[in-house]
Amino acid sequence: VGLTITGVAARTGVSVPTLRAWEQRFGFPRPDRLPSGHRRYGDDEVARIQAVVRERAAGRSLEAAIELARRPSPDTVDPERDATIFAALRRRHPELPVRVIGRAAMLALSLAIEEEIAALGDRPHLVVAFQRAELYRQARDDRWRGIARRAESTIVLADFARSRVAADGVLEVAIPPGAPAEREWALVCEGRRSAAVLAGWERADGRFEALWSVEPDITSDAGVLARALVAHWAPKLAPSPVPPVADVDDALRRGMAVTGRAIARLGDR
Amino acid sequence: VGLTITGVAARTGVSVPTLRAWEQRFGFPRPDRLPSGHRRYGDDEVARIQAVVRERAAGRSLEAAIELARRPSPDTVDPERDATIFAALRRRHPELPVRVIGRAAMLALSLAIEEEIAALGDRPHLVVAFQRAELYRQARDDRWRGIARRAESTIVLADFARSRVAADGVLEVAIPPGAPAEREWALVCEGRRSAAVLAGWERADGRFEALWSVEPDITSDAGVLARALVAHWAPKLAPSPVPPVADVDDALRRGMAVTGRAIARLGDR
DNA sequence: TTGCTCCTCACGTCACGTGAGGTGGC
DNA sequence: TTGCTCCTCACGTCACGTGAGGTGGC
Repeated sequence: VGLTITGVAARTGVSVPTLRAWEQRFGFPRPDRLPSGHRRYGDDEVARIQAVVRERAAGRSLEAAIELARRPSPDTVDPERDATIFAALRRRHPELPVRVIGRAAMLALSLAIEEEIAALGDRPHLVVAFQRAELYRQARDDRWRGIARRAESTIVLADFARSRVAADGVLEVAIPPGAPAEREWALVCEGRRSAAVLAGWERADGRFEALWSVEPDITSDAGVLARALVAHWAPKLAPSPVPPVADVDDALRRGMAVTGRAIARLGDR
Repeated sequence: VGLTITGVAARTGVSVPTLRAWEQRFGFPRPDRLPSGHRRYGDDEVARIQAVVRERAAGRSLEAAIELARRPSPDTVDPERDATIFAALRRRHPELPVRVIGRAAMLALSLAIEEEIAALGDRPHLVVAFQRAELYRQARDDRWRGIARRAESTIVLADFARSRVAADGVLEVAIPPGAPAEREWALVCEGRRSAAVLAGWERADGRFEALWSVEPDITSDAGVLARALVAHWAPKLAPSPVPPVADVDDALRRGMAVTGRAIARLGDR
């Protein structure tokens, strides 16, 4: 099951020795192997190779084209398989540790990210998954208004009755009833000076399987994945793509700041 | 007036010999020259060089980066200077011939482009400048509805009372009173299988200075310029960027088809 | 059995920045 | 006058595709 290297070459126009050279030099593509060592390519691998060919034709270097093909694009996201930001991020970045934490810790991390935004005076693009619309309304009237006003754009996912652009400019997106995203708590923040993502999936026991990161690449992936979900659920409101996060390289410092705030808040109870 | 090559090198991080090599090999940048031959660079040239540096950092080849920098981007458009699609296109593509034609010829060309869309069964992105809202309403109830229903997206510029997303999905953009665009008649059509632009500026005598093209590059430039104007006038409705026109290389055939239809229509009176 | 696959080593071309070397204008 | 500018020719490095050459599994 899977295409041979000759089949892939025929389908993509990339020669057999070139495919092998790419794999040796860049680790891409990475097909399955038969016990004998023969390569077998999956369909998504072929799609990514075609994406590389397209980017090369647009003057991209091979290295850059492969780097782009590795990360999700709106066309690549499958809303069935990647039905939540958490699931999609987990699949694409298996290296990220997943931790099981309580609601208090989720809230502490969310607030810590919000404080980081405020502290840096950034105007980020925000995507927030709130589970229930009621929770969003509470947060909005409470702490949230300040953050959203500062944001360049804001998308909120919850069990709204219907999707719409609210009067304050917030894109309110209705999660389809029964969708896995009903159980997701997530916050994606893409700014110039800051980047952070927190995504948690509520288990039956009320705790969350969660992952978080302040790395620009991962945050940006989360943003693409989230907007692809929005485009799937509310095609008429299709959000514009967000410019790549710029000038963010002090991930370690920001990461420690965010987790530090969260720890302080939790230890304060 | 203008920066010396050393000044540009300091501002962009591109070395002096490299700047000269780019100019020799690609004709970019193309600074003014003193009578002695010394180069003097303008501000927009510096901006374009910085755009090239950015694209190179994103893995683009020098040739591709320069090609991108040559064409307008939403950030590059100055809505004061490029206050109409006609003016902007004329400035960026001085090689395009400008012809003075009457209202009947404008209409014939517009209809010819619309027929070409219909004939190819394309689902294009449309931008149409109608001068007066009344004219749009007439056209809409007449021939226009079919075209707009087929379009992937439609933006209409006219002297509407205010900008809005109409119930049928058309983005109605109000031209500010007194703006030069009030006198523009334009049609930009970006599809997969077809591309065409017609832009005319009404003179005091009621005739139009007009230019048109079926080349994908020029059409795409016109689309970017038009959407930049829309984003300037109606920032809250900021239209999404349109994917590049794909697979359109039979410009000669389509060009002859369009002008042929127009000629036939005019000769039929 | 035939054609495909595996591997490594290495070459060839092209893109692109830079340096030399001598000159005249700010 | 000093430092900047002009020009051409050419080199050096790196990216990237491909070919050779010998082997074992579909």
